[in-house]
Amino acid sequence: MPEAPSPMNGIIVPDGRPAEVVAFERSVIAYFLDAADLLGVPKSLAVIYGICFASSDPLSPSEIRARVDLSAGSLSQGLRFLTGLGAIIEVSVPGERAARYAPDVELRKLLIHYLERRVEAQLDAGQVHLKSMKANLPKGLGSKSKILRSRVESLSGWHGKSRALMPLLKGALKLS
Amino acid sequence: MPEAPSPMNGIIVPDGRPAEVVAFERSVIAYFLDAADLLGVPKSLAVIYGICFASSDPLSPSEIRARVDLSAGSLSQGLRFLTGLGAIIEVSVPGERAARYAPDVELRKLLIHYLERRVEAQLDAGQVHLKSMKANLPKGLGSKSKILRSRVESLSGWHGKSRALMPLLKGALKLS
DNA sequence: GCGCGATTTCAAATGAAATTGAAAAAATCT
DNA sequence: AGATTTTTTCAATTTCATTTGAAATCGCGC
Repeated sequence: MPEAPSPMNGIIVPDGRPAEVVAFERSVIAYFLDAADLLGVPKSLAVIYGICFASSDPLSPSEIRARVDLSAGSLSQGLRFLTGLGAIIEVSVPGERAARYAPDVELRKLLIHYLERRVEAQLDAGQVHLKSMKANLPKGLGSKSKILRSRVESLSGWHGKSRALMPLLKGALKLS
Repeated sequence: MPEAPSPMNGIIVPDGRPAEVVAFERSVIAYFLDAADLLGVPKSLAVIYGICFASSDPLSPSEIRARVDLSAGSLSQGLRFLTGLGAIIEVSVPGERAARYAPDVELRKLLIHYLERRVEAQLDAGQVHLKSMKANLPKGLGSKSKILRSRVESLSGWHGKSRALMPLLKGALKLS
């Protein structure tokens, strides 16, 4: 019996935290790892965010580092990135030296950010390419010209629909 | 004057095709390159699909290769992948040796495939992680426990909403 | 002000994923 | 059937984003 009993009389794992707490954290991290994979975001970001999310109180960088194997450099970069994103917020506890980090649980902000930065950017660029396609489309009446025109039209239709969807999506997110 | 005049009396570029045709193709490829980047798909796939999309008639592998600088290996692999995806279809012209490829312009099929393979898979995995989170959530009444419970609840809420959205999306795609 | 641990910075290492190239296989033409 | 060209396969290479680690910087206690 190397440790004091946990408040929940559960098993104590090597790092001194109750097994349940660790299991909880692992699930949270796994969740965000999967999500990050879908969105093409680096793993370290998912891990850092997950750790913050799974902790009821704000964590200092060294506390975070105690929970995962991650270089100090990665952590620092990751915290900066996530802070810039608005995914986590710096909490400065009065009588304390280092900054601490807590998740911003407003997930919609993250989603809106993603939509704007990635999806809308692609839609805008695509618009330009579509213009150029239309400008260079063959003007003839032959079936070959027609095929290409109809393809571009179809693409353009999809593009328009996607574009129209964005404000709706963002609106829905803002209400939630 | 090294070449015969084009049917459109336009400029003839080095590869013997009218400048407009080449410009059109370039725009199409650029469009799909951007889209591929958004979806995390390799560039070569976007290029191959773009070339097929920009051609009014089905192209043989060697014709495709004449239009971009791409190793024969990449092209072969890319064609196989895109065919498996249903993004392009093999067209076997009767009195002709090699298979030719045409785009499947039913873009919704691609979108549905993407939704099912990537998004739904993540939603299912996430469901499992959420279960585990809930099972390991602290049961106490303290504010710390409450914070975590509310976070998981919020996450769960988003998850449920996303999940509910999928059938709607797929339904909408099927009608289009 | 000095020293020490914690954090940040950034160039270099790593690793995952895409691309190539050479050899094998298939298909066509003579 | 043999020769030639096209296509496929797959190991090796290249590429590129992420991660690391060492040095610089910061912040606080002594």
